[in-house]
Amino acid sequence: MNALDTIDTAMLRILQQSGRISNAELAERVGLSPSACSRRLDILEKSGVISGYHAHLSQKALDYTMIAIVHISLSGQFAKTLAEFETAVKLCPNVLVCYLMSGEYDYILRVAAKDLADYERIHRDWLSALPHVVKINSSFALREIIDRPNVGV
Amino acid sequence: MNALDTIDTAMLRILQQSGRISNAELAERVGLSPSACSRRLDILEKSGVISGYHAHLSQKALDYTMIAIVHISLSGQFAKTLAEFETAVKLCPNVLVCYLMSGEYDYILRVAAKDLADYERIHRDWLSALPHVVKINSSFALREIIDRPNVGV
DNA sequence: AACTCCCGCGCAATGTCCTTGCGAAGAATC
DNA sequence: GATTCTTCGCAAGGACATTGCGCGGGAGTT
Repeated sequence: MNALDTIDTAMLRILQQSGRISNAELAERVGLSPSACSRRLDILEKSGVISGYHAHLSQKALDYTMIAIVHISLSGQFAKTLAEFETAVKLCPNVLVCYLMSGEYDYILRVAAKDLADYERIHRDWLSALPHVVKINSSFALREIIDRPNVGV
Repeated sequence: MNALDTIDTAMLRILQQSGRISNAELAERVGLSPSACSRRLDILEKSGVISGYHAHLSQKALDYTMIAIVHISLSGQFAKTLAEFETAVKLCPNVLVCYLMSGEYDYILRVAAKDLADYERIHRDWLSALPHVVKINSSFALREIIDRPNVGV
């Protein structure tokens, strides 16, 4: 994959904000003909720079309105321990985000649930079953203040 | 806004996964004619159920590759205190996510930065300037394990 | 400098898609 | 049972996406 030039990054910036814009308008906004723009977009998608497009729904339209932030500590920091944990956590469909962290806990997870009963099920069937876990700390989001897809206004 | 029926939710589910699908294919997958589907989609967008579409970029294509998780405590829990903090935090473009939380800290933030120097600037100019803050605790993501837009496979 | 190669562009054409008007069928209301 | 409201499918016209093609500028070579 070649490096991204000015026009590519301009396209990416626009598509981050407006993922369903027409190719014609995208072309106009980056100063390219529709055909050239279409070809570049094709490359960006096929090379994996753009991994997908997603509709962003209002909170009330979602089935999963409960967000839990889960801090997890493992029993060790060996590469094998981390790898086994990560392989397992990827299988849980309710885990939206998982980072390996610096600081007190090893991992931080953002987990989506329908309600408290649903979270109890997820905690029991998935989180507690993760390997090498020695401490789980769940906090719940009481209210969403900001949820932006990317840096911007 | 009327309640969402089975077809609406089917459309939303598909668009969450494939935000740039053509209206024709969307119509086919929910068993509707293209015209009817286009009209329903129009309603979903204008009523705010769908708040936008966004391209999801690969990590290496992003300018902002550094993710900080910031825990913040305020000096009190009065409604006015919370409201003033929230108004201020919304102005910081680098804050991607902000939740009011249960538990030890009042707020949790997900902050995007280009590098450590950029984060230092954000911390100094934005986070430290937020009103009523008495404690800030930053952790950094060492590695991204999962980043899904919504619940699913 | 002249040549060639190669990459990316715009133009044009074709086929697909999106949208709007229209009439009909079904559900709800009176 | 008549009226009204909603939502559908169909059809048409216009917009859009995509592909082949030829051009032109830059890089590397002779």
